[in-house]
Amino acid sequence: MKPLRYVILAGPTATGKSEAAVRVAEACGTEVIGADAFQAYAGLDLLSAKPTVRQRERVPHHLIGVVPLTATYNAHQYAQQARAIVQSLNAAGRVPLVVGGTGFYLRALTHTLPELPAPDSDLRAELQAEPLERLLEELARLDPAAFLRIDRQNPRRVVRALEVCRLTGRPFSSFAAQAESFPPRCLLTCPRTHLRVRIDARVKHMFAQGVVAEVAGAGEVGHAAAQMIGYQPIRDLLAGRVTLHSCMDAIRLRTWQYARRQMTWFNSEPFRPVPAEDVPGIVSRELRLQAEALASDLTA
RNA sequence: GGCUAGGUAGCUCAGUCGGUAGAGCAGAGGACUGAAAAUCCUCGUGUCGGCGGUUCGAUUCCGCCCCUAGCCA
Repeated sequence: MKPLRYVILAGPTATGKSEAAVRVAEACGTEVIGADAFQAYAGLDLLSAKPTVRQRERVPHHLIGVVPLTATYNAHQYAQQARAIVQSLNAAGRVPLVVGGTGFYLRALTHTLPELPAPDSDLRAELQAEPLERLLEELARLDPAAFLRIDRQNPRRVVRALEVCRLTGRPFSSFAAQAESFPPRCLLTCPRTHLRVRIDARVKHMFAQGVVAEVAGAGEVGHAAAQMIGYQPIRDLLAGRVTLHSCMDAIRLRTWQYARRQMTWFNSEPFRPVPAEDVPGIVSRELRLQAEALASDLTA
């Protein structure tokens, strides 16, 4: 099987990925594939800071707004869809730019996640109702290796490991992911003080554009999409439980904390740091190199 | 001016029956194998408002002063 050809542009939230990506894709005549767990949902466009309609008119975007707010999207679904899109674009001789801030989704794309059973919400609910101690006992019995390896203090990790054990009858730890593609990975960087200012500006802009009305009119929102930063604070604002000021403050704060977690994630992976001003040159060059490699793949 | 309640970590506060103090939040670092903008882990020496007094020893008791909030004039 031929390797997938694509270039990743990642970066913490509010660093200006969307605009940078559109510029590069436009200049290189390629398309953008989102890599964002919350922009994948259809709706709440302002809150999730999706690329604007104008930006999407300039360059085709994929995997943005593709599942309903009531659904629970996940990394594996994302990776499958993204891989299929990369494949078909590659077949058409194009190298797409994968752009986003969800490190886990990017990893699911670069490393194929193992063939695990899909989440089973009933089983999860059942396991969650149990005390953690009990779950750990069972995990130690069914899968001693996973018991040692996973974060035993994190209920989500424990529940998932057990879920897989129970559903497959095999130890969770027996499923291994494999590195499959090694695309160029660029990381859009931004000095911390500057990033804080950008986050501030983004929150103000969101409210000026009407996020509050957007949330008010969002209709049914599932538990997964409801975890979007700002969703709950704005619901609280709509219900009169908090002031506009504290609502905006909460969003600024959570966004900043999120950006920091992203920096930690990207730090541990082989990303090539690229200051905003160098993005057009460097990313375009990577796209060109990949395109050349693709051309030789196709003729081979 | 008088009375009352406070002045303790960046913020909100707890506490020390006298042996120099601890939580939550913020902040910093880290993890991450199908919810990931989620979830989880680690990290807290600060003239305990100021000056005196009592004491072996005071942030803790006493006095005065300063500041804040409320009440009374």
